This record gives sequence, C-alpha cells and structure tokens, in this order.
Amino acid sequence: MSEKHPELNLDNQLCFSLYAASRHITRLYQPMLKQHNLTYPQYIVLLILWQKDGMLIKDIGERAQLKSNTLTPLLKRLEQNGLVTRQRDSEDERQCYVYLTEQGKNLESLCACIPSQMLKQTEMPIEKLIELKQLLDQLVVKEVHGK
Amino acid sequence: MSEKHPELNLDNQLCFSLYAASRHITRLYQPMLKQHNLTYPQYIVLLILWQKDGMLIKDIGERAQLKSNTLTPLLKRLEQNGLVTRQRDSEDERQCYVYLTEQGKNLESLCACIPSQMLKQTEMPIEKLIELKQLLDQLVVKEVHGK
DNA sequence: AACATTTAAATCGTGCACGATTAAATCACT
DNA sequence: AGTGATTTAATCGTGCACGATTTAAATGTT
Repeated sequence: MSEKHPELNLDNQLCFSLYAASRHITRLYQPMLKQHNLTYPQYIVLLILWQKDGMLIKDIGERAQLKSNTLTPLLKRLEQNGLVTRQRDSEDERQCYVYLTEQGKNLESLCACIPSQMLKQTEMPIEKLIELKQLLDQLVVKEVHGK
Repeated sequence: MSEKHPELNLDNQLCFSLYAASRHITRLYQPMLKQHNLTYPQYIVLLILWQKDGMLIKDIGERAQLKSNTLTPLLKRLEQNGLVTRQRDSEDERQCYVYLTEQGKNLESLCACIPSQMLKQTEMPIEKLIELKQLLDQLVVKEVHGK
C-alpha cells in the first residue's frame, strides 16, 4: 500500500464519494422509472417541463445544466415515446419550444409517488438530507458566478 | 407553473443536486486530467491502483463500484496508453490482474498536486467539505448492507 | 468421471455527457 | 443594404454506465 501520496488516497476524495453517491441514487430510481419507460435524465427533463410547459431547449438546458448535444437526442426519444412535441419558434427560427403532450402531462400524477418512495429507501433522516442538499448546491453555485 | 405536485419541484430534489454537483466536479477535474491524457473514471481507477498495485479487476470493480462491462474497455484504454498491463492469473484463468507500468507508477507524483488544486477551486471551507463527504458516504453505505 | 452450478471477464446494445464543429437565423454596425 | 459577430440547435466522435448475455474456467455434487 503506497503512502507516498496520502492526498491521493481514494478514501480521502470527496470527488469519489460524490461520483459514487450520484450513480447509487440513480440506480435506486431505475426500478420506478422503468415502469414508465423513462431514464433518469429524461425524468429530470420532465420534472422541468412539469414545472413550466413550453420551454425553449436553451432554457431547459440552463435548468438541467445540459447542452443541446445531450438534450437534442434525449428530447427526440421523449418525442418518439409520445411524451413531448418540439416546435420551432416562428418569430426566431433558431429557437425550439418543447411542449408536453397529454400523455406527458398525465405522467406527472403517476410519478408523484416517486420522491416519497425514494425518501423511504435512503433511510436517512430528512434533516440530514436537507443539509446534504444545501451543501451540494453551495458547491455548484460558486462556479456559476465564476462563469 | 404547475403546483399540483410540489414534491416534484426540481428545486426540492436532492437527486438533482447530487447529479448536477457530480457532473460539475468532474468538469472541474477535466483541465488537470487532460494534461495527463486521462478521463475522470480512468483517474479513479489509477487512484485505486496507486494504493495497491496488482489488483484483480473484480476487486477494482468493488472499490470503484463498477462492473467489468465498464472496466474492461476502460482498462484496455489505460493499457493502450501504456499506464497498466493486464495479466491472467495462472492459478485461476478466470481472474485477471492489473499492474501499473513504470509510466503508470510515475504518474502518481505528477497527479499529487491535483487534490489541493481542486480544494482551492471549490472555495468551500474544509470542514464543510468533510461534512459533505460524510453525508454522501452515509447515503451509499445503507444500500451496501441491504444488498 | 459426469454434469450442474457458480464465478470472472468479456461482449453487446442503449443512452447519456461533453468537447468540438457545423448550419442557419438573427443581430449589430457601418 | 451589406457583412461580420453572435446565438441556437443539431451533428459528430469518444468514453463512460449499466442491464443483459456469453464464454470460459473453476467448483460442487453425485
């Protein structure tokens, strides 16, 4: 066991805990999302559209922190599955609006139980989860300003 | 703005904060890793091997929480780049050991500055980062037991 | 010894992520 | 009006992640 560089010990790396925890939580979502034929990033995009229908891809991207190279194919899949439609802005043909279909809107109620089921599975007290979320958001906020 | 299902508000979703923070931190690593022609998951695997050289793929996978379907191609790329070699166990031909090459070993010292540079970039006090890491690890530990 | 079971790695297919580039529309400025 | 810069989405290529399957080797059981 090398101890030349203890700062490189995996157990000291916040980055790895973050990476592992994120994938772990995504895996926990899979069984529930699979019932609705959704992937986790698709679910994120739907969360955004359920809050505000008819958004521009650009604005969805800002909210989800994803660019068109990820969103365009993802939205095409959602469209193929009948959950959204895409429509160019007639005022500015560069832009593209995304609208929920009826099926996409109806899915919201069906997914409403997911957050509470997830909370149950994590088995961590709600105060700790809130604390964790705040710390995570602080970690990201810095760079948004710096940009 | 739909408020039928406030539990689905993106801003209330720990999962999204986790997902966004993880990708954010990975992006922060990119410039430093690119200098050594490494991706972030490759760096994770090297962190593991720097701690203990000559591990089985199975054990690397347990440590990194990755299976062979992810590790095999990743290790082939590390091998192509001259950082590791792979060798079947002659006692048990199913198993495969991964060894650092000289170049792979030498890279450790070159990467030793990365953690401190990352700490600088996050601009979050070290106590908060430690707290964050502990919470993340608690989130994951539960499922390992349940499994 | 024969055969079912288990294990480890590799393979396959799908869907992200993301850097880089492209194409088209709009804007800004002369 | 003309043209260079900017904006938006799409496209392209690479490398993960991961469920599912396959292959080969080892193990267990009769």
